[in-house]
Amino acid sequence: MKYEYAEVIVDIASEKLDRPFVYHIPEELATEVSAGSVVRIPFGSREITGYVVGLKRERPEGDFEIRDILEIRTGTDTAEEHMLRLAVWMSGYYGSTTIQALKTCIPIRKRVRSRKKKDAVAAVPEPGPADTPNEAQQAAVEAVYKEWENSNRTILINGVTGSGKTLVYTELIDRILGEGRQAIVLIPEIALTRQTVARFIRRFGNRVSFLHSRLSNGERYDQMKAARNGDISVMVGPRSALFTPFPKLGLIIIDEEHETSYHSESMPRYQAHEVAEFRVREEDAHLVLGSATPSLESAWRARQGEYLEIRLPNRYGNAVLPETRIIDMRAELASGNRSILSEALQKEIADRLEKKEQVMLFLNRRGYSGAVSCRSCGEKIGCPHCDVSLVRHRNGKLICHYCGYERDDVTLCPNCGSPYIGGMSVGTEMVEEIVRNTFPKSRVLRMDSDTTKGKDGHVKILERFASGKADILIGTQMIVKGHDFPNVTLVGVLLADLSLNSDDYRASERTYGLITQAVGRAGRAQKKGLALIQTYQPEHFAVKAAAAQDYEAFYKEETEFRSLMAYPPCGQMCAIFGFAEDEEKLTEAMGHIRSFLKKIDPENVLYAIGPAPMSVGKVADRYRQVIYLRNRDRDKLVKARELTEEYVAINSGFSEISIQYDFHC
DNA sequence: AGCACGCCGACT
DNA sequence: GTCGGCGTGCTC
Repeated sequence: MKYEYAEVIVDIASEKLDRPFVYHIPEELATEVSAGSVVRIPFGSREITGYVVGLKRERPEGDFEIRDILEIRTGTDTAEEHMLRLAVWMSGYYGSTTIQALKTCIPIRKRVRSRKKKDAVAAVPEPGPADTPNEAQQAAVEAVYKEWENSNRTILINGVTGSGKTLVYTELIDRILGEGRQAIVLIPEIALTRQTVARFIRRFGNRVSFLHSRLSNGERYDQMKAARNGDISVMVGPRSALFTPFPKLGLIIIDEEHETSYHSESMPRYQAHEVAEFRVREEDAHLVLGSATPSLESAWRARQGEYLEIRLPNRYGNAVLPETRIIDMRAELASGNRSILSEALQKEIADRLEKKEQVMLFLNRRGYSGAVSCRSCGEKIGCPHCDVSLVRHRNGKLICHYCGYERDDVTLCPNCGSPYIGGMSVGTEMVEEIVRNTFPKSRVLRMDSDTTKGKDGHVKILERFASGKADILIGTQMIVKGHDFPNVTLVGVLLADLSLNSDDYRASERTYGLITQAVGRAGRAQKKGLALIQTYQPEHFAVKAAAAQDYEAFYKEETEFRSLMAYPPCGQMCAIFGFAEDEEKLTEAMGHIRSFLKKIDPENVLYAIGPAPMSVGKVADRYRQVIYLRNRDRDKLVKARELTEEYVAINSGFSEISIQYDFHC
């Protein structure tokens, strides 16, 4: 029996209509209609456009009339069709509903307000030659062209910080534009500074457009429309820029490809990598990844021959890599220094202040001090809504970093009344205080998510520092991500091993990446830089390799570990998350899923682990549990997910539980 | 969203 | 009698 009915999403921007409507497929269209077709349908008293998202053999339940699809619209707008096919693929691949995927891929205008088109800000300069590439950059560009002529593998540009990857990108984009095609450049949101914008505008004039999270839905929609109409040819932006509906996409570039922001945390939980790979395959375009610290997954694929790896080993303009030193904080403690600033770091900071050079201090924990607990009775002050300790801030508040809950600070233990209650760990706010006390004449800036809340918050801080209005910049990981400060000659990594203390299999990789990026901030221009890496685990291989700037050493040891444990990329992993307000119901539901998995996989070839609470077991009053599945074959995991989805859909008892699936590969 | 339907007041 | 105001509800 053939498909007689089609599920159609109507092209009307309204939450109320955000569900499939069923239409009958007339005999003469039976062979043409498929998921992804754009069709004309009668809707109420008018005729509108709809998107076919599913096919059905039988008439669905329900007391409503079913009308015929009028006609199929083909080839009218290839961009739209591509995005629709992408949505259908994503919903299957990531296990989301089609509507969720469609909303991600196709910008649906939320409200139509007739607004005057804002005049372009100031005059857009005419495009002109930017800098010219040096020899290494030119060689990289040639290597890419050669690959494009022969085969079309994904290209990984592994370029140390400061090697000038951006110039390679703009050269490649130039060529693509010359062929009448368009390009998408993904960057982490934090990297969209005025410098970056200026650089792209200088090169591409008004053919380039930028997306960022502060755009309204309407503005976003307008930009997407401009891309579809051919008014712009280059889109620069975060993850969501992937869905720019260019009519003839030629190139996708993912800069800083190791960044975690390229992974979506909401449904569909997609990976920018994979979506980009699908788009370039479907639309016959190219994919280029760039990073100074490639993700282990990408480096591994390059070494398997799946990707072409191109290296840019030298810093632009002959700037030298910084000298690095590991400081053992245990020895520091033993010799009587209890400060978070080692003797050596204090000495070097004083020296830089003397020379009027700049300093960056990196600590990956915000707030004043964390884990507030009573030293008399052991009482911990935790968040009532989340399974974490509150963090003390200098404004007299205790704040939850997961849900934002705030309460007044305590001076006496609420349990035993003891005054000996305080935070154990140091955060950026305390570092700021210590630095101000130690170097009273220095001008200090702090950059973390607390000081960058306002509009353009981080841009303002970065520009103040860049223009020399401060001597020392203290911050969380956001300060180490790709900003150029030629006058910074000293970087202090205060607690390099902080990111090792998590139960995630990627903890070492994250630590290696953060230290490497921090080190790369020192000495961008002609002045030689110094990086001091303070740690309690100086013998850890990730710390040692990062200090030695030896990616190969890190890669070798880390892949051995992943291979042994069948962790990605050597194996594939699927996390099954369960979220619910009722802890008992969640435990019961996850237990049922585990039993079901035992039934469909009696030999446990999927190495199921769990259910167990996630590392933070409750956030904003929702309990969180997880089951991990591992296998070298993704198809086995996908099969298990499909069966589990079906099981969850059929059985009652999951109604108040949200189940999500997350693949790592 | 957008269109019909409906229930009220004003008008050739 | 009937034209038109927009509040309400529905669209496979």
